[in-house]
Amino acid sequence: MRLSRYFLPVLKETPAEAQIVSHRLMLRAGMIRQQAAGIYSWLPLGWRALRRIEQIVHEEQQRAGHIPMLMPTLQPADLWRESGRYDDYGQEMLRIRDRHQRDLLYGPTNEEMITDIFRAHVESYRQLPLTLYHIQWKFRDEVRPRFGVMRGREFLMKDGYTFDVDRAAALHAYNRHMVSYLRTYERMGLTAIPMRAASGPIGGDDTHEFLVLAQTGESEVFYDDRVTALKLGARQIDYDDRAGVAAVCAEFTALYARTDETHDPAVFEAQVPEAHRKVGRGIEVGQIFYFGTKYSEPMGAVVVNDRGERVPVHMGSHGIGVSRLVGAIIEASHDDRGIVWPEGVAPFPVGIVNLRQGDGATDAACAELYAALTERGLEPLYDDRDERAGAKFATMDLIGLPWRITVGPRGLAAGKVELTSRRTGESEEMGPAAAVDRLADLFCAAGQAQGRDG
RNA sequence: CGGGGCGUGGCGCAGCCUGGUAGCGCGGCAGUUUUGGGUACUGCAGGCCGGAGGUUCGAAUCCUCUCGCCCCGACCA
Repeated sequence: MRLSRYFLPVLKETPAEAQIVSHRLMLRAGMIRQQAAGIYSWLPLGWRALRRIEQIVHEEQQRAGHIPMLMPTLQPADLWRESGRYDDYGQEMLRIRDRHQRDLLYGPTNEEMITDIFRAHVESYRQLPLTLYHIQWKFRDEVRPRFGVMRGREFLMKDGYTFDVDRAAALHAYNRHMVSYLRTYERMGLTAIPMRAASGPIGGDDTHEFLVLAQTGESEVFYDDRVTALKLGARQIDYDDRAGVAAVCAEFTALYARTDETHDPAVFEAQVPEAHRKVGRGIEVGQIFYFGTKYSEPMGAVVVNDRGERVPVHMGSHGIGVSRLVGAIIEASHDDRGIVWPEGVAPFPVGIVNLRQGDGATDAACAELYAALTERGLEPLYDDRDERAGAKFATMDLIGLPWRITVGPRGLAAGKVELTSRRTGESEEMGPAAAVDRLADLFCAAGQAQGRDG
């Protein structure tokens, strides 16, 4: 993409309403625009980042055998009257009435609807296990939206629903989600720690939240700092292997890690050596629940088991805050000049800075680089504006693309361009072709290490 | 929902107390200049001061109502 033809309304000054760094940077980098309290437009750059995240979520869910679909944002109230939540949910639910005076609501979550779909089409345990998920906009009429997309009223969430014949199978589905989530967050460059959580209004017996450590997190967290060293890395996971998946979960949940909701100081002190005890703050970026027959019983979602008995199906629901992740990643990865995108989620993998726009040789070198990178599947953002070098560098730093290729007459005279890492700030001079090769290797290697293959 | 604050060109703000028909910086446009980290200068365009009502000869400034937004707290992906 040529920047001169793109829509990237960057701001030099920080809008007054933005209090936390991710919100400020998203506004300054022209990623979002607020339309009402907790409601945002996603401008082109923000939309690209959001889509990168969404794509990783899709890939990892499908790798785990979960099936994508799409349910509507608007739901009939009657479904929620069946489960009893139409009254329980309270003011957070946005209620709407259509022209025929029918009660609708903008879905805050989809347990009722997915249960309705399930009961209409599934009769036998032989059709299980089943995990359906979608990535859809939700609306929760928060009393006090804040922190930009981290705590919006309208937000994009991946929510998945598991259906199993019994508790043991359902717990495997739960574990499978935990592992797939760990992979998902790792690919985004995040360290998200699963923490045992309190169940809240969705209700459930087993539940973990995934917390990204950040100063600005809304939850206070207590943990053994050795959990942050745990990585899935490139290891292969067989999602059908119950014992294997359970072992991974055990590994990642063995060390003490809890939010203030479930924190027990006595256990904390007994289990964690003092040198490893950490208290910090975290951003919740996902949650998994096993809730048994809470919805299947009142809504009549039953299957016939292998003994011919009609039994309510065991369910779980599992969410990832997709739009929130954009903010969480920025909270976890930025510096005083701007965003520092991890390779996996960068809206563009690399930026090209032309230091002498209008200079024939420099323009030509940039055009060649652009074509070569595009050829390798690495779409660059080419800053071809008629701006000074300083302005171009400042823009690149602000929007945080992980790599920058700087092209100017001085280097070109020696046949060199400059490849710079946004994260480390280190630059290396090399020929244009070598720079393209280097980037292709970097992104290929990153993809493999994070399990992007397959 | 309780407490606090703010709405003035695209953004950040001043003016309001002590009413007299709007100002600064950034940004935008045109040009000159500059050219490896937000260059300097000149000129131009752009707001009727969130909205409604009231007081007054006169309201961005005072009063009333209303809408919106932000912050702290209690609650949530």
